[in-house]
Order: sequence, then structure tokens, then C-alpha cells
Amino acid sequence: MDERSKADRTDPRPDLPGAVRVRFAPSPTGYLHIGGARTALFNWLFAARNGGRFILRIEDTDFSRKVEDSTRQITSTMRWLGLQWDEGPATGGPVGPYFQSERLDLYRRAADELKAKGAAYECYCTPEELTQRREEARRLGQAPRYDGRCRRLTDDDRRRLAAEGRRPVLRLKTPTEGQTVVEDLIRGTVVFDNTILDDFVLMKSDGGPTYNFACVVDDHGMRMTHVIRADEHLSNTPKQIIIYRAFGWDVPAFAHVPMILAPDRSKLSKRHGATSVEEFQEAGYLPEAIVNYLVFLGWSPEGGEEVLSADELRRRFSLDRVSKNAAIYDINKLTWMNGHYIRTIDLDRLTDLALPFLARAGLVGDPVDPATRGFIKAILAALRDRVKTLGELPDATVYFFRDDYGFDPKGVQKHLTSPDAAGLLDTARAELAGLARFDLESCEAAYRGLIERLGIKGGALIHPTRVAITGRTNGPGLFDVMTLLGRERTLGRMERAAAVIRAGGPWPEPVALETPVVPGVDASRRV
RNA sequence: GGCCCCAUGGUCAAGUGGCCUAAGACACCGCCCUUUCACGGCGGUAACUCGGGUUCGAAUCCCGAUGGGGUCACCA
Repeated sequence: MDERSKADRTDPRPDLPGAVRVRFAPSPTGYLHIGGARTALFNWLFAARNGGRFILRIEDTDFSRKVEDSTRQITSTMRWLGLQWDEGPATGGPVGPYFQSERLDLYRRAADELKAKGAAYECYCTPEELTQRREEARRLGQAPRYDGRCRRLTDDDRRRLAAEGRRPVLRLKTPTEGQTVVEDLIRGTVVFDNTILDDFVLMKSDGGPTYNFACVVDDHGMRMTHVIRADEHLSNTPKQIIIYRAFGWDVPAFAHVPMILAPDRSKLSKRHGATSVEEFQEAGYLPEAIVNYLVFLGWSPEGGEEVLSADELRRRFSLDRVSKNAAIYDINKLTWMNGHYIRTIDLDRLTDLALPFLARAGLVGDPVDPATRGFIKAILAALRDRVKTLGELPDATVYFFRDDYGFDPKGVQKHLTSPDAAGLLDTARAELAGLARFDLESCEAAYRGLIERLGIKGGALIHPTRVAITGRTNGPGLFDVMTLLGRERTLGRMERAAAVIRAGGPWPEPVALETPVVPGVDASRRV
């Protein structure tokens, strides 16, 4: 039993701010994985809830080439989500550097310390030899473990082997009996038999640390009080605890959060479609929706609420309400939640968020002039509860920006083919033309009056008009659309439609827009 | 395969021995609202993996089986 891994342990470094210190330690793979984002979120929330600090550390010991770009990508996405770190890249902090690639001397010194203590030793076995022995063990049905033969090397042996040109690795002398116990804040007590461990590698022959070693040296060096990470690391934990013990260091508290799985219950990977938050960002999901959705994947509040703001979350998050079972992420629910945020956030903010999507589709300039911005804001007010992602905006709004919008064949068929449709449009157009003011109330009053006089159903006039001026059968209320378009464009479109009806077609095809599509996202939503 | 974790509806989940003839949300179906599509409202279909225990009583505790997942590198 390790008493030191209890949650209520004291701060090992009172001189550092925050009693609680947690970290998110991604490797720079080029994007922020959805699972990583949730791990980061849980850490961030835990720190906030406990008045602690959230540290970002980049685990780039094996990603020499594109570290900078990847880091930029990850940090910018984290900022976009609102997960600001207290210490880390760009912000710095008292226990940096926050890139593992810049901490090599720290690992080397730590390695020397273990070697001096006799807790670790050099091993000159080559990868080829090890692979060979592993295969042989497998063939004999034995566990492929390193046999510890280099533990017994003499100084002469080492000189000789080095003279052969062999570069050694550093291995830890692991206990051959007993048990290592992980007191996990989420899983409870987890016991591992030490016999399953072999003398694993701490430092590679190129002088770099292995993951487990770097992780321990850094978590200790950065004074982490809690290590909150994905479940897949649970089986690494006994190794890490043994490293802490070899140094004589305090062990932090561990909390292994359940994994996020793909719909087929396997580990989330690229073949499942969208796996990075950047992809969702591009498809028009809002950060608050992603955060809200992600936190509910594995955590639930005491009340039955489903929608909580980040501030609320920061006040209420707790590790003891994190569930133990892996969760499958459901794009449907995320999309629903996104729709919820689209229709409830501040309209000006929604407008700002929408702008880039419209610009990318070529519907508006970038930047937009104030008048256009106002126009877009008004459109959004009428349209916001009809879209679930920002990515749908270009298609849903084309006809406000262009006159070459296409006509839905079914809509035309249904509402613009009857012989008197053209006449009806003409009559209505004349009515609208005579209006003193072209506002929502006047338009509606005019139409209601006309409908009454003609003795027809509202839809008989409203539907044809809608298809004529928008090309489609759905959208905001007709009078909203009319006033948004203005008198001139409304009347012009009605006149043009009447002409096409009389000519018997043809009706323009829908224009092609560049709409960002996330693989796997759109497909599964279109049910 | 060894080791470890997990197991309530299609999905996320509440539930910590009696309040469970098991909440809520998404999705789905129906109805209502309505000029369309949405939004919203109302209602419905749908679950405690199985087998043993413990107990007066088990979704809740224990054991086993089954299933799913993770992990077993000089990757992180």
C-alpha cells in the first residue's frame, strides 16, 4: 500500500502557486485528438474547481521534425476551446522548460542519479538480440521479458562491449516479487504483481528518455499533485510508481478516466471519420458545444442538467462523479447541442462566428463592411434555430447573397407549375408594390388581405412565393425573408419566376458552394 | 496469450440494499403549434449480459462465466 498516493496529500512544494497541480501532456501529433481534448478538459476543470494550476507540457521526445507546427496547432485549438493553461508553452512558468525536448539534461541527471544509487544499470544487448530472444520466448510459450543478464556485467565487460561499438541503454532494476498498488481516484485500488515487470528501459541508446521515465521525471520535477489521464495509461502506472520509489520521490495521486471509443467500440482512429477537434471546428461546431458535450462523456452533474456553461462546470466538476466505463461518442448529440448553442448564444457573437464560413464560401467579403455585417446578423436572427452547424450556413443563406440561386425541382413541381401560379405571383407583386412601407407587418397584412379576398388558403400563395424568391420550400418565415431581401429584390424575383413559369422553364440549377464537410460527420447526421 | 479495466435502452447516463412495476438527455415514432422547414410543447417504443451466492429484500454486495476495451517496445 502506498499511503502517499492518497488524494489528500500535502503540497510537496509550498513555494509553487496552487495546492493542486495537474497537467495535460500531449505529444505533438499535429492536431488535438477528441480524447485528448477531454482529458485536457477534465484536468482544466479539476484545477479550476480546486483552485489549482493547469500545466501544459509537450511530450516531444520522438517528434523532432514538426514539433513547432504541431504545438502551435494544439495550443491554438486549446485556446479556441477556452482551455487556457497556467504554465506551459508561450506562458512559461517556474518549473520549465515545458517541452521534453528541452529537458534532456534533466533526464540525464536523473538517470545518473539512479545509476549511482545502483537502482539502474547499463545494458548492451542490441535490439536484434532482444527481438530474437523475444521471439524465442514466444515460441516456447513464455512471456517475452528481458532476462536481466546485463545486471551482472563487470566494468571489464562494459569496456569490452563498448569497444565493440555497442551503445548501451539504461535499465531499471525492478523488484522481482511483491506487488505494486495503484490507488486510483476513479478505479479504486488496483493491484499489479511485480513479477509481470521486467527491467524496462529508462534511457535509450541515443541518450533520450523513454516515455515512462520522462513522464515520472517531469511529473515530479513539475510538482504534479494529481495525474489525470486516459485509461490506457493505467497499465503503465505500476512502472511509473516503481520509478518514483527508486528515486525515493512522493507518488502523485492518479485518476484514470475512461476512454472515448468509436461507434464500433474500438479505439477512436482516423478511419472513423472526425477524430480531431479541428475537424469539428471546421465543420462549424462551437467551442462551448464541444466542451459541453465532451464533459458529459464520462461525467455527469448531481442534478439532471445536460447543458452547462464552462463557468458552471468549473464550479461543479468533481472526479468522484466520473464514470468508469468507456464511452462511445455520439455525433448526433453533439450536433443537437451545437444547435442549442447556435440558437442561444449572443447574436453578435454568432455573427462573428458565422462570418468566416460565409467568406470561405465566397458569399461575402473578408472583412465585411458594417452594413453587410448588419444584414448577416438579421439573417441569422431569422435562421438560427434552423441550423445545427455553422457549416450549413452557406447553403442555407445563398439566396440572400446571390441572385443565381437554384430552384429545388420538387418545390417548383409542387408550387410553380399550376397555370395560374404566374398570375398569382403577378397579383401579389402588384399588392406588394403598392405598399407604403415594405416591412414585416405591412407585407404580412397585404398577403393576409389578398388571401382573404381571393378566398384561398394561405399556403396557396405563401408557398409559391417562397419558392419563387428563395428557390426552396423551407427556411425562415416568408415575411422575414421578404423584408430581409427588400422590396426591389423580392419583386424582381417574383417577376422573374412568373416569366419562367410562362416560358415553361428552365429553372436554374442550384449553385455549387464550397462547403466544408467533415468526413463521418455529415454522413451520419443525414438520417 | 499474460496482466489490467469495464458491463443499466441504439448512444450518453442517474441510480450507491428496500423510495426502481429503473430518472433525464440525444436519436427514433406519433400528436400539437404553424405559411414551409425548424424551434418549442405533449406522449410513445426501448435497458439492469448470464449463472451462482449473501440478505427478509439486490440494478446496487461477493464469486464465476461471457462479452467489450486497454496494455504488454530502445512509441508516446
